Amino acid sequence: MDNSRCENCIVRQFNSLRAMNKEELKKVSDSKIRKSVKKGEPLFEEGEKLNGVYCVRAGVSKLSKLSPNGKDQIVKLATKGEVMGQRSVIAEEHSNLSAVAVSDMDVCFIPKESITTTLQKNPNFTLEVLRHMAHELKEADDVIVNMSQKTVKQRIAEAFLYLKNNFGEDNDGFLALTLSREDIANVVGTATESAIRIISEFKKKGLIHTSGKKVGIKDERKLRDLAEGF
Amino acid sequence: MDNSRCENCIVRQFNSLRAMNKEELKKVSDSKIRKSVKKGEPLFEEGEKLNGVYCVRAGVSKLSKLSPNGKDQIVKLATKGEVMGQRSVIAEEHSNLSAVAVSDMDVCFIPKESITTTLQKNPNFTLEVLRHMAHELKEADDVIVNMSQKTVKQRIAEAFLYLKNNFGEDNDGFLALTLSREDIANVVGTATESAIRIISEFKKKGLIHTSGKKVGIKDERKLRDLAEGF
DNA sequence: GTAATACTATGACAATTATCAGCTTTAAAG
DNA sequence: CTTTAAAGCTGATAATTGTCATAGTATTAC
Repeated sequence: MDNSRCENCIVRQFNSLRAMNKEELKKVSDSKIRKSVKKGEPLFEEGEKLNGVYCVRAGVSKLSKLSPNGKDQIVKLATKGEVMGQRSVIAEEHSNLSAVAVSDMDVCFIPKESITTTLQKNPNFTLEVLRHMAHELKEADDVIVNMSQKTVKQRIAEAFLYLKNNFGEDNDGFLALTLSREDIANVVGTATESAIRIISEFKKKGLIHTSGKKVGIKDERKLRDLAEGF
Repeated sequence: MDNSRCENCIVRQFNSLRAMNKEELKKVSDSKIRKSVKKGEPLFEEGEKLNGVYCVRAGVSKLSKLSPNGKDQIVKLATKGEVMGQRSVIAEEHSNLSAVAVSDMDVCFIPKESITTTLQKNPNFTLEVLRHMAHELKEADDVIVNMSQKTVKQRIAEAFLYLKNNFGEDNDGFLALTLSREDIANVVGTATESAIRIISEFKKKGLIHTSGKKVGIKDERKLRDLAEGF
């Protein structure tokens, strides 16, 4: 199976590229550049002008924004099938987020021309992208509500559930995506020490188990109740 | 001037409807329903299935979402020229937000068919809506960062600056849009009492002046410094 | 005009969260 | 292998924010 051709790439099933026609996909495939990105390496930086988008084939990237107080807020985690940088390319603005790999990644860089010309010529594609962005906007609204109305404890509980639902567990029952305590803190918007303290507390209460950086969910029900405020 | 026809409506200049062609606009205009909404009245509720969008001709609406703890988080304020409910109609989902007028409003209800058929037939329109949504998504990201990284004091300072920039001031130097203290608290995601206390503090420090519910900005520079964290 | 009701305001206190310091463990570099 | 740096952890303390109680002040409805 030749999965270096977009036409055959399974990842495409998950994103808006599936609405492209054969010809358009061929163009994308011919112009794309495959890249490996090691854990910790940046894909692009906040304020950078993006000349294309990144289609994630494997691995996970954090999308974050530096706040005036010097802390990094993680706004989103992008994984297999997701396209990063779409927003900036569409709005013709510089990126408002930085992307850094949180695990080894395999991505395809797609020059923006392939995207913008298809946007102008293929209404199905445009509509598909639009639907996707509408969905992302809803998710962003939910994050706003969570961030402003829930306690740090609730947000951390929720973050673990999110990680389980979106990235699954490994064979030993640990969350498949391992984030540093600092990254967890940056996801929920708190100080690293506070995050660590709450993680210890969860462990004591038997909600989770840990091994090094790895975290596993032990009592999903209780964790969920906690996240919802009971 | 006949401004009961969308073709002649100035408001259209500000939103994606400007990308519609004559014929499409005619259809919209023929099917739209003009409504007056009194301050405090709802336009639609969270979870409701929307059969169309609302184009704001005058007045302001808050778009909010109930959090599990029973508090209402205001996610956005929509004003003249903005189209509400677009997201839900496009994603074919129930509304994730409630809309309530915070001042007397004059709106046009546009049945979703006019929107969805145009989305399928006019790529320019779709692209225009897409660009707009991309911009909204960026703004949502900024809100997430502010909510999670800034203190309540900073967020309130920022809210006043936002209100000045987006809705202006009246002849007496007060913010043109007057929100209740509770609404202000719900915008920044804090308890009403905390908001009141901080507003009193700002007044004492000479950053703002108040008269009843009305608030005026006295020292914009200091307010801005505070919001940025100095 | 007055009673009822909602909104604004403030104090006292409790809970949550951040900050700073120091220490231990783990991972990386030479 | 060992030295160095980074990440994880914990305690003490301060700052921020929420909650409850209470009272004054507007607004609204009758």
